[in-house]
Amino acid sequence: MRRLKNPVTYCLPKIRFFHHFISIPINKNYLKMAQPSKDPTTDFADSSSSTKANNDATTTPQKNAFTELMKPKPPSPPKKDHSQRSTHTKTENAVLIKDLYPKATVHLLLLPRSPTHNLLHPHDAFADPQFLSMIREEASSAAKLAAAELSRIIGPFSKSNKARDEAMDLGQIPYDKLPPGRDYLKEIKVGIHAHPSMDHLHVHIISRDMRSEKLKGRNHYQSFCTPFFIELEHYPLDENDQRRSSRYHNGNLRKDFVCWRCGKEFGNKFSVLKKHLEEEFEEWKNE
Amino acid sequence: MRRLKNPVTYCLPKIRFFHHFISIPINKNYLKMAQPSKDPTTDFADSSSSTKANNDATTTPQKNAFTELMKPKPPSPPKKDHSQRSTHTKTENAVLIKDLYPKATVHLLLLPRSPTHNLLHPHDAFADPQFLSMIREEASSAAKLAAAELSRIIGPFSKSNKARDEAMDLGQIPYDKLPPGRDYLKEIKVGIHAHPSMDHLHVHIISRDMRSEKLKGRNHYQSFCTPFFIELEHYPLDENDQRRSSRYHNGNLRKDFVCWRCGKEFGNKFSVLKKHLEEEFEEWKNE
DNA sequence: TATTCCGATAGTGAC
DNA sequence: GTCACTATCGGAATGAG
Ligand SMILES: [Zn+2]
Ligand SMILES: [Zn+2]
Repeated sequence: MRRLKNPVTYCLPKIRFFHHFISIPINKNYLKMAQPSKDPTTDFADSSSSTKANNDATTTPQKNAFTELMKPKPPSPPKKDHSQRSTHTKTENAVLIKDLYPKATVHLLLLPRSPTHNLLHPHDAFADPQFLSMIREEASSAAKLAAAELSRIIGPFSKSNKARDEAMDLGQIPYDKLPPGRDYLKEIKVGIHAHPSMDHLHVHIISRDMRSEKLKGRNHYQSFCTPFFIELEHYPLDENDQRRSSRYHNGNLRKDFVCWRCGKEFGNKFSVLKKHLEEEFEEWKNE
Repeated sequence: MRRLKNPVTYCLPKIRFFHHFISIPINKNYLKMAQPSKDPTTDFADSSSSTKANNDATTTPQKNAFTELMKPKPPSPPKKDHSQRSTHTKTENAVLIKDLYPKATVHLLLLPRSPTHNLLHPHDAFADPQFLSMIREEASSAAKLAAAELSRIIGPFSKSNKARDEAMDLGQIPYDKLPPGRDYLKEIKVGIHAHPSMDHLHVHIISRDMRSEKLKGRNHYQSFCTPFFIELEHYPLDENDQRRSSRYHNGNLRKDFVCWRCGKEFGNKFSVLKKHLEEEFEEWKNE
């Protein structure tokens, strides 16, 4: 059973999502689990507001909503209303947040709470069938949220949706004979990075487009668009799966760029790829 | 007998020292050699003034002093008076100019005229004993000029010189018993680069210090401070000399940086090396 | 493969 | 290894209670 590099730096006594400024109590929290959890916060906020809070002039001691965010919750309210303010949800088993540096139009992170799995490499964490099953359910819900968010953003451009709307406006056509609207769930990928940089287990829920200001480097793209990205559905990995090999994944990151949509190659020309992704987005959103 | 890469690009009908803006007629010139050379210019100018000329607003056809610079001269005035305006000299066999991008306090280039050797790789050109002998003489004169120039610049800081001057001021001490002044010729290196970037044969005459604004990249330093720099005295190379190997020289350029004066290593930290060279210069000039 | 900053490295075009 | 421009690549530091 592997452990991630530098666990001390990253994991004790807390795990930090750098630049997300979310603290996720693990060990202390683990001790508290037997005790009644006190003052469970019900606030919603996205991860970036932590940064804003830090910039506030108020120096009075104030609760950091994110320090509390990951506390195990009593099973009472299994889901949270995710209003217009935030797509985040908290369940008994996991927290869902927006990636503060989204690498595509929609990019969420699913963070399991389980302190016995949080610090494991995904291969090992997902080797536990019960845990895997639980995460799959959470991820499935998360993917639906992501699809809804994607639909909200690019739905108005969709030719499929437009055809359906027009047919619907005509009336006369039975509901199950209408042309189907676009299925945005198909545009959502769910999986993990073979070599996560952050020790805390995190599942990416991300739209395919890879169009984002925050997409700044080679690995940003390659880590989502090569086998370096391992879909949650592929777990548990076979003992002999080559995706267990570090060498293999270093190779993936170093491959030439290939457009996820049309297959065009871009060598190592990241900025050319990025321009191309912008063009692809313009077509993709219209599908 | 090797030829340099891209001879067409660089050599025909002229050789250009890029950014020196010196055109060195070779082929046409070769044809003209039998004819009386017309209008031999007697101007002095350093190579940078060509740039200035190009920036002039005058668009009237004007002579480029450097287009004419390399024409073979009748053996009449074998040496030129090198006044304060310029250290350049022109002889029957070669032209001496300041490097427009000096990589050390003093940095001259010796450019042979011989059109039968100009385009050869140094290894091959210097395999001709007569040519080598001629270049050695020219280079020897050039090195003395460089030493004089170096003395002019850093001589005032020299402790050796100061000791000599003070002894001299005392009188009483016989001339041959005075402490010796600093020998600046020892601080001048004469040689070529194993893989010259410019096809036209050029011999570097350069002070050891490598202190210069224009020293901007790894290879600027390594090409003078590793065996990539081949001293003219080492020619002709033995058939089996490893310095004939391209692989060997690529290795030289990729080596870690080593201070030429104290031997300290700098890995690939060019900017750290550069700071250090500045400090070394302060001590070196005082020797 | 968290980001950001800085600097080293690599490819190109120059006329 | 000519220069200069651009962009890619590479290591190191990164909150503070
Ligand atoms: Zn494409
Ligand atoms: Zn030193």
